[in-house]
Amino acid sequence: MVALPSLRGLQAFEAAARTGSFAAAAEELSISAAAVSQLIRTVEEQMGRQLFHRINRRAVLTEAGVEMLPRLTMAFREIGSVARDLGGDAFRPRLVISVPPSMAMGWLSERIVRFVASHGAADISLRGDDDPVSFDHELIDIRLSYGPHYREHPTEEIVRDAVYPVCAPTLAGATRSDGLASLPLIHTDWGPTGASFPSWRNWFEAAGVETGRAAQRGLSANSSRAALDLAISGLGVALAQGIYCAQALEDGKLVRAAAQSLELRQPYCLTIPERSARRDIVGAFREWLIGECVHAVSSSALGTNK
Amino acid sequence: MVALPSLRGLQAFEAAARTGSFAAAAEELSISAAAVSQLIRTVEEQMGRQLFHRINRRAVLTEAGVEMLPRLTMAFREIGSVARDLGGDAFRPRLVISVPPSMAMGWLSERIVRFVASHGAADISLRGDDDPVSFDHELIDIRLSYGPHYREHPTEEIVRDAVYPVCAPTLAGATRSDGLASLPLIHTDWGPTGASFPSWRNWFEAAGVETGRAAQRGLSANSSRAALDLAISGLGVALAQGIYCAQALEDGKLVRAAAQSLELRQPYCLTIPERSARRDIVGAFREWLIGECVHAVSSSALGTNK
DNA sequence: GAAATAGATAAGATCACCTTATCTTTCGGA
DNA sequence: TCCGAAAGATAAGGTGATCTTATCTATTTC
Repeated sequence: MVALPSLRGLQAFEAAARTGSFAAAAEELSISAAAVSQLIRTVEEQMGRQLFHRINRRAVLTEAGVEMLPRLTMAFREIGSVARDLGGDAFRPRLVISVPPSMAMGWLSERIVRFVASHGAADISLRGDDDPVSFDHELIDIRLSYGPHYREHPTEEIVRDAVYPVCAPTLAGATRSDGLASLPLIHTDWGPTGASFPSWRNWFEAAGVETGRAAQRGLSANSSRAALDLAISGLGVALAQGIYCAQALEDGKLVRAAAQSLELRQPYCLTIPERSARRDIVGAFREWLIGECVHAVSSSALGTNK
Repeated sequence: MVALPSLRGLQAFEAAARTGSFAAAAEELSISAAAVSQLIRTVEEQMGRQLFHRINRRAVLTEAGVEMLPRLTMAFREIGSVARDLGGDAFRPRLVISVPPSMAMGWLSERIVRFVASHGAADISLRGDDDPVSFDHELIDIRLSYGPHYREHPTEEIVRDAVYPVCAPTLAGATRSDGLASLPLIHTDWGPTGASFPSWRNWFEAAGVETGRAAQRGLSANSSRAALDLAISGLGVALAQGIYCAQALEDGKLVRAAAQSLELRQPYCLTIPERSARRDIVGAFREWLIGECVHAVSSSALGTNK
């Protein structure tokens, strides 16, 4: 890392640019206005670039100054926040979790309360992000993704899920006589990001069944969550991911409608950037999340043909 | 803002904690190891909290140190990045645009190349985020959202869109005789975040038509983009937002299938946090984006009954 | 136009920061 | 087991970045 310019000077510049006046910056930093003026001049000399236009004893930000201000403001605000946390009697650990949007909405937000309950005070933020996320510009402690993106950070495959045909118990009888032929199919639109997820067409191929148009009949839902709800309501057979339907299977709200399953092409992966790896809460959440995923996937996989 | 501790001391702590040794930190900062030791001790005294355990001339991070390290690393990295940009001969302005995921994928990413082409070198990142986004923790320059969230930042309503029944020109003849009764309807699943968007049921109510079950027949798509594609393919009539279908209407790929339209409940809003408002590129993008939105919405609204 | 305000500059003070030197403890070979 | 190398703490003292006070000029405000 190349040597930084005077941090104090940058701080003075940030305060002056943000408040719009050297005098206000001086007050904020509890130093004299002359000191602010000198600090800023020092930075300008070190950087070889004007940050303020000096028009007749009046300071107006240059374009360079305007462009850099927000970034410095964010950086110094973060440092100030760290200082406040350190100075307080006790601080709440912070945990930033990023998962695909489909997981953030239902599955994980339902379960995460259990983690919170068992881990006391912490500021947890759960975000739904599409891949790729930027570990460089955002402070993400742990990222769950479908498939191994992020080879440049420590990444582990945690589980490979599969999809299963599931339906309400009341519909299950019909599958004995003629397979799935008589039941409406619930199609899940995975959306633009999930184009590689298996469809009913793929499933019928795997099962060795000739389908013609049959694989297209039925309802459709715009999320795996919605598809499951339709299936639980008894409206048809959904092709559901194990991790999402495990709970409903355990509760008896759903049953498997056929033994054939279909593995997903990619495993779920967990990425923890080096900077966050040593933190207790990150490690604890990692353990917990892997446990939840493995449990859900394996409990849903009992007694199927992969 | 309360006075920060020694910035130089925090920098020394960050380097030492990240590299794992005072000696390495000293090398990185081009100072002596003794200086690092003293700087860190100074910060510990100012904060009233140990950052390293000193076990027999060996330094091991405390829990507080481990927790704070990633945040400081990010902050100092950003400062370093600012310094590099400032020191270089020319810097590329950075622009972080956040819009709802549905807009990030199709509509905006198609058009934004025109903005890029007319604005030269810039590092633009276009992100699809659900509301609410955090202006406090993320450096977002401009946010487009459906409805006025973010009252705490300068926000302007830019346009109120409506939905229109649209279909391929080849289907349009059928609407003369019996309205929409004989055409398949394409339903758009707005997903969990767009629950307040109008449905075909709402549209028929507004048109004063008794529908019974008719409003439920037809296909469905999981995104407005997919619904439009189905309509263009001639598979039915979609209820499309003006902003999304304007281009297809202009190109003649779609025509309006009925005059009745339905206004969205919320306007589209643009939020620009104070810190970014003065930047040229932000202002330019704001102008451009408002123009694109207004143009798309108004061109799609020609000759309809609101 | 006078007073108040904002910034620049000069000169000198001081304190934060840095170095060198020395000591202790640990660790990795031979 | 012993030795040398490496890591960190501490002391003493140097130096330069940072800060203050004082003074000056231009601008804004009443």
